[in-house]
Amino acid sequence: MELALSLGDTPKPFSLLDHHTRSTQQKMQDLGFCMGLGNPKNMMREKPDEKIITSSTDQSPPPPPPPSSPSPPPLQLDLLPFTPVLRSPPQPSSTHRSFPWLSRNSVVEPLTVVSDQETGEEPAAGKSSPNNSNSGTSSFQMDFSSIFKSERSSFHSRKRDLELATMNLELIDVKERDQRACSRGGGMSDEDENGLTRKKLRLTKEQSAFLEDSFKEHSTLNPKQKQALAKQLNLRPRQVEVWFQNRRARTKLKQTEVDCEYLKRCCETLTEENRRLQKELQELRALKTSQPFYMQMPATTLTMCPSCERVATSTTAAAAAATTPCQQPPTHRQP
DNA sequence: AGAGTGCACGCGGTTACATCA
DNA sequence: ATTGATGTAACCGCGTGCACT
Repeated sequence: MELALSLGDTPKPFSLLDHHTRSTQQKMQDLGFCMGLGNPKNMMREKPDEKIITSSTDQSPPPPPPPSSPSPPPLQLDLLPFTPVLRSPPQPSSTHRSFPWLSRNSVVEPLTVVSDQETGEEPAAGKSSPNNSNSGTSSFQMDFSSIFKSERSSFHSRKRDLELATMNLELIDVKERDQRACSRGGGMSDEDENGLTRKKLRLTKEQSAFLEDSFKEHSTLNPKQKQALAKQLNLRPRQVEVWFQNRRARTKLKQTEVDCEYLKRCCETLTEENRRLQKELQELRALKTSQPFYMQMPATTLTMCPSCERVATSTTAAAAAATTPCQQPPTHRQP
């Protein structure tokens, strides 16, 4: 993005990335500007409440600022829930990082529903009869309770305790929804005999929360992680994979939206700045025409008259000079 | 060592469905 | 009860990296 900004007869393109335009850069800083969009790959942070947090709260080391630019880091979304608060210690570079819920010796009761992965069959996406739905959800509740109650660190524990407190209430709702979904349309989400019908399985809140937790730890999964997660949640690995793909896409989309909004504001401010400078330029040119003597001086020296204390701002310089020119121009001159 | 091939994976875009106001 | 908007699970096609030949 560039905004042409010219002063005098030598139009000089203005670039946000031009660190040599010191005066303009300083103005930008004064205006609170900070340009620079991080690598999308480094912006994979975000979350459900979609709250925007500056990178100062980010756990990842902020990108080193340009040597000549003390500008604050670019605005970034941190949409991960509670990410800045708690994060497991840096994982070894091993390809098999442990899950947070597994690394603490969490004993998760096996799900009551037999996994289809073991048989290589498609799991009952919409196949969940009311009974299945109920039993599955119930087992989830128990599993998460055992995990959250004893294994989570303080912040997560508090969060999960709250979630658990509401789980019982939501559980009823989930059950009802599942029952409705199963009873509606004779199994719309059911897999037909050929498996051609697109299944649309709504993940339970527990499953989503679990996946979110996992996503906080790592936005991508290796095959073993995927398998383990799928087994834990009683989902197909493909479902876990798709969820992570969609989750990454949502993260990126949110970040893009924030970036666009930020750039929009930057553009608006720069446009206003450009307008102001154009006006100042016109005034200076008018001044040069009417008072050629003063224009012998560099424009930057016209900021203030030390004797009369007339501030030569964009709006007053020309007017002041035009109406009541200072009587001691030579003394204003700087080397 | 370099080219060709197959596979796994991630991403962008899209579709289809579920939910809600 | 209906409908449009919204969210999202699932799919498709493509590009890329890697291992293997």
